[in-house]
Amino acid sequence: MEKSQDALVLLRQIIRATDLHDKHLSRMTGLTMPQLMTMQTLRINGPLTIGMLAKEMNLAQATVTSILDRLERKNLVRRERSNTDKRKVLACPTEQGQELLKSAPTTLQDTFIRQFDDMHDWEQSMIVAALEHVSHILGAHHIDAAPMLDIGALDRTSDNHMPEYLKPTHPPFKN
Amino acid sequence: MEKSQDALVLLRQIIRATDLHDKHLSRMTGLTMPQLMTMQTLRINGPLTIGMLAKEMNLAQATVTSILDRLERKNLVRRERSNTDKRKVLACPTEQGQELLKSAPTTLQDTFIRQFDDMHDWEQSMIVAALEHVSHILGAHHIDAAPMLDIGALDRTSDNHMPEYLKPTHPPFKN
DNA sequence: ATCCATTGCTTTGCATTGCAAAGCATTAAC
DNA sequence: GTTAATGCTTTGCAATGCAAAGCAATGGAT
Repeated sequence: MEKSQDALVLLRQIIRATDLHDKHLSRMTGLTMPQLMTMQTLRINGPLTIGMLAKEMNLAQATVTSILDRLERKNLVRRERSNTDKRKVLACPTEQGQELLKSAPTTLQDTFIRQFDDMHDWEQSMIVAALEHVSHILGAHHIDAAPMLDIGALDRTSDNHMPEYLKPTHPPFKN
Repeated sequence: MEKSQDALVLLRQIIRATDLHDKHLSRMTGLTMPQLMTMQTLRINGPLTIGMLAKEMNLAQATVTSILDRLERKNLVRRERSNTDKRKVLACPTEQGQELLKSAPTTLQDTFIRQFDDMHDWEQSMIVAALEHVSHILGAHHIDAAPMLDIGALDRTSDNHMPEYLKPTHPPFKN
């Protein structure tokens, strides 16, 4: 019955490895982890309202506001109002922000994918099946997750279509 | 070649599930996550010097000092000096601290173990093998990890023998 | 014995996270 | 048109997290 212990240790190792890698990435980019997480979330989901961002990241709106303040000061993100609902504010990555994400090595999943693709087909299937099992055991199968190991990107949305009602119009604003 | 994507999503789900569970635990116990992590680390490794604690948790010593200040204020941890090397300070869980850890539900790995043990032997082996593979891919196989999913407890040390040279002597101290 | 570098922890100062509550503007409802 | 709900910001506060400076104890060196 100690095989379960082995499995737990392995899981913990895996989780920890991603954690350490996140911290590494954070140092590389000069951003804090929540800041990086914000950028990644935007990168995956495209421009989002502050409320959406908060929900995606499981943070309070006020928290996201202050994180965005700092990202905006670094010219990595721009705030734009929706033209149809002027209460909403969109967070959009700037050129510079997109550059940073591109230049920032996301080596962890790259490494994973490279090695994974080198494996035999049956090995790949075995791993996916096993992970599915574990995910199910932990009740995680319902959790929305992007295919990103670095920093918690949370929602899969490959089609980055921005709804009409969110289209930005005017330049940033002051309060 | 999209099986790697599936695997990544599953991994992310798993990681996220433990993260959410940690936050839940944190609310239940009334402790912040770093505080809980500290308590768990102490629970697993037994009394540790502040420096060791910091290393285990990958934090700066100064950070751990301030966390311990708050845990001590809550009477969950006691500081004691080593008698042989008076520079060293040991963090020891108090009665109350041990109570809290016992009453705090660690349901995540419990759930895991229960369901895992219900599985067929070949399924168990398959999962362990798959996890081993993943761990190796991520370069995580060298990472010291305790069999704990909740909060990053890091080093396995079931025998909580405290070395002579660390035995506490005098009551807490003031600075 | 005495000086010196090292070790171990704390203090200080600062930036960031995180939240709740209050505030403000816009929108929706009636 | 008044009222309620929504969306974001501001304010105030506690907790992380770190580096740098500080202090005491240790372990060598000579």
